[in-house]
Amino acid sequence: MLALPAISVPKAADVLAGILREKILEGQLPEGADLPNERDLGLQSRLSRASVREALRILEGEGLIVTRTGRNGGSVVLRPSSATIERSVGIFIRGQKIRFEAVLETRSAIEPSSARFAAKHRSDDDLLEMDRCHAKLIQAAESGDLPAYVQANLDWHVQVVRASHNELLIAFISAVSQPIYVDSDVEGFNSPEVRSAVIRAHQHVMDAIRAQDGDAAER
Amino acid sequence: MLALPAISVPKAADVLAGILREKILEGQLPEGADLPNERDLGLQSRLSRASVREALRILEGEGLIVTRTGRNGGSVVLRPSSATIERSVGIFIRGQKIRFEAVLETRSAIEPSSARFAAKHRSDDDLLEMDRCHAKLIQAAESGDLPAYVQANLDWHVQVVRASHNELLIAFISAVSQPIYVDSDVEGFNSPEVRSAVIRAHQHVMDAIRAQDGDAAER
DNA sequence: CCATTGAAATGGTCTGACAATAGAATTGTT
DNA sequence: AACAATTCTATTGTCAGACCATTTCAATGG
Repeated sequence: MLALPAISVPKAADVLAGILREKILEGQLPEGADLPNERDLGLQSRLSRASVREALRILEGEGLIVTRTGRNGGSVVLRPSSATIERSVGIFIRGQKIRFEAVLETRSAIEPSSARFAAKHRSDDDLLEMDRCHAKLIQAAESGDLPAYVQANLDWHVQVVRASHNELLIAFISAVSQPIYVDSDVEGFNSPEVRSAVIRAHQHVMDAIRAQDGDAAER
Repeated sequence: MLALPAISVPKAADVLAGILREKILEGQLPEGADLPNERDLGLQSRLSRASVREALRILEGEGLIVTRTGRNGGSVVLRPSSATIERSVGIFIRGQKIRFEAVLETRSAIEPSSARFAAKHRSDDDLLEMDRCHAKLIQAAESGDLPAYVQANLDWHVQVVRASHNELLIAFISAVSQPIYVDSDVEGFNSPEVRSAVIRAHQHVMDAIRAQDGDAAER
């Protein structure tokens, strides 16, 4: 009896998707490049159009291409954005039934270090953007527009992390911020005391980042 | 001239995928539930099998189902795991050409707070697991097996975060750890001095977590 | 020069068939 | 009755070809 390792038979579409994915991530197919149309891809790969379409759909799901219909349509290579991460994190949170407090906890775990990096790497433009978000926040707080307040608050947090110029951190914060927004109407974010405390805290963080004082920003 | 809002025409497969996704995340289709076979789904939704298959492929890409072939095959509902997040983060890192140092920086941003939570929520089993990883690390360091050393190191880090019992944090750490492993042969992780320093640092962290001293663990 | 209209290129969908796979059922043998 | 080998069957995987829908381009006519 000959001993054999388990043989896996990958699906044609997966193989093709893998090849194309590699070409994209390798840089051989740069952002904006047009892929051949589905029929040509079928001819080149000797696969049916159905399999080609499945492969393209996989890549689309991974955020590596977009596909438009019509003449001069087709698939163009895309730079994978944080949107893909946000989607998978959102599904993960809902599917695992992660508690809302756990999401908040996660954000609060990432944020202090992010503020430190922001203090280190911030540009002047970043300061302006943060000021803008903060102004919006104050305005929403005064006019009592709760959804706008929550949104402005989230934007401010994202903006702080954006100043760290660490794309991965930005993606993570964006990913956890999205679910926070949808759920946070039930939370007690709307008492005047909390709001003014939030605004003062923001002020302190921004001062620290402006002064490039990492230790203070982290606190 | 009548003013009209832009009308988007969603694709059939996307609609079906959305419906099924909602049923899954809602809990109406619990983990392990069998979906109808592709032909039945086609009959119920009045779509062709091709469209049904595309929808299933989308859900598979999102880690919400797996599909097996053969008799008694078909699609079963899956609980979305951190694997999906890991995949999207991996693609993001490669696609955005995130520098290796930025990935390390991200991990180091998440880790301190994670250690704090670990100190708060750890169970005794968690301590055992961490000890196990640490023992492996020491053994690999002594025998000079570099790949095993790096792997054990990563496992230890993941294990620390696992003790925090925050699934989202665990997913994030796992997601950034994977790329670190692939790239870290080029790094200078192999000098004896570094190794013994790492081992001592691990020891301190574990002591703090054991004593449930959050402040110390964070440092 | 511009608006209208038609042609062409491309993805989207459908239908029907067959191949491949894996479990179930049957049959044969001891 | 137990077990092994074989055949059957339910299901996904793949293919081929057709037609529909959408978008852009080109021709046409004022």
